[in-house]
Amino acid sequence: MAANVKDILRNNNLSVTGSREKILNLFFEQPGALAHGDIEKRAGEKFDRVTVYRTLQTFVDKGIIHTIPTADNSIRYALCKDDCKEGHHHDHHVHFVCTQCHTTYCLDDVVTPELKLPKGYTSTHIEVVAEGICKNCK
Amino acid sequence: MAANVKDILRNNNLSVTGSREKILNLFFEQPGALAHGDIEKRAGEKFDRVTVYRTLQTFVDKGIIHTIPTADNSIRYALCKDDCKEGHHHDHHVHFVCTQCHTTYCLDDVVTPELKLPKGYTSTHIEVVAEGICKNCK
DNA sequence: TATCAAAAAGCAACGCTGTTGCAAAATTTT
DNA sequence: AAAATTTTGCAACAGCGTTGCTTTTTGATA
Repeated sequence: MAANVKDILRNNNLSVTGSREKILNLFFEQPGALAHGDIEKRAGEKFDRVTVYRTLQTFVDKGIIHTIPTADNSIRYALCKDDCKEGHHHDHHVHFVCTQCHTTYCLDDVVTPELKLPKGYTSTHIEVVAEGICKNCK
Repeated sequence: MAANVKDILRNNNLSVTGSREKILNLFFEQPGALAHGDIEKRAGEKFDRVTVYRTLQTFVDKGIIHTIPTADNSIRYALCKDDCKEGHHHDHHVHFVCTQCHTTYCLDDVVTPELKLPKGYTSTHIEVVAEGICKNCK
């Protein structure tokens, strides 16, 4: 159990509750991103679905985790880096989905590339998801 | 009504049916991508939801349309370019979602950029979705 | 063109995901 | 330790997508 989970919650003005601690810990316990379903399964048991949904939403709102869109249309969540503030996400890194083990990684060191868009188009955010084989499956 | 819709169907060994013609036509009638819901609404008369789902799936299988993952987790569909063959999609272009009119565009001329992935990662496909203001909304 | 086999459409039902309202329980505040 | 606030759990619901089955339509054959 990461010793600072409680602190993270307090620093974000969140009450420290069993479900929040447990769910937040899941993110620290493993490298990849988690889908809602993973969390329900891994949480050991006994959290209401609604609680999980609300907890994740709270974490996203507070900038503790961010969402990752995937091709199979299931939202995944991963920890944010320190520069995410409340209501202000800065996730300019690439995401990677392994087609073999289905793990989703945040490639924090791979920066979203620049794009030359056609005339008239202005982009505020670019999402890049790479699909392939990860380092554990090659 | 695009005159060649029937031909497209025949060329893909698909029976020519009312729903297939109508749905395929919707893609030719407008520039953006379509979500399942859009199709149900726009199809004018009512097609069974299941028929729409199956028709879209068939078109994807045949390489007539391709799917676009979006941040709001609703699958969108758009026409494929000519080099998509059955079971073999080649959509190496960038997608653009307008945050104002919510239209999704295929930017066929903007090619997916190269990425330097960390050691051990190999990517087979890279999906890029840009979000911002489109040429009609600026 | 009439017939027939194969394909597609329509219908009913189901599971899964995510949401909302409300009451009970836990947490924080005093 | 009690009150006030937050969070949880429960029940119910809506929407999306799927599956199995029956009826209708299509395309091939005679």
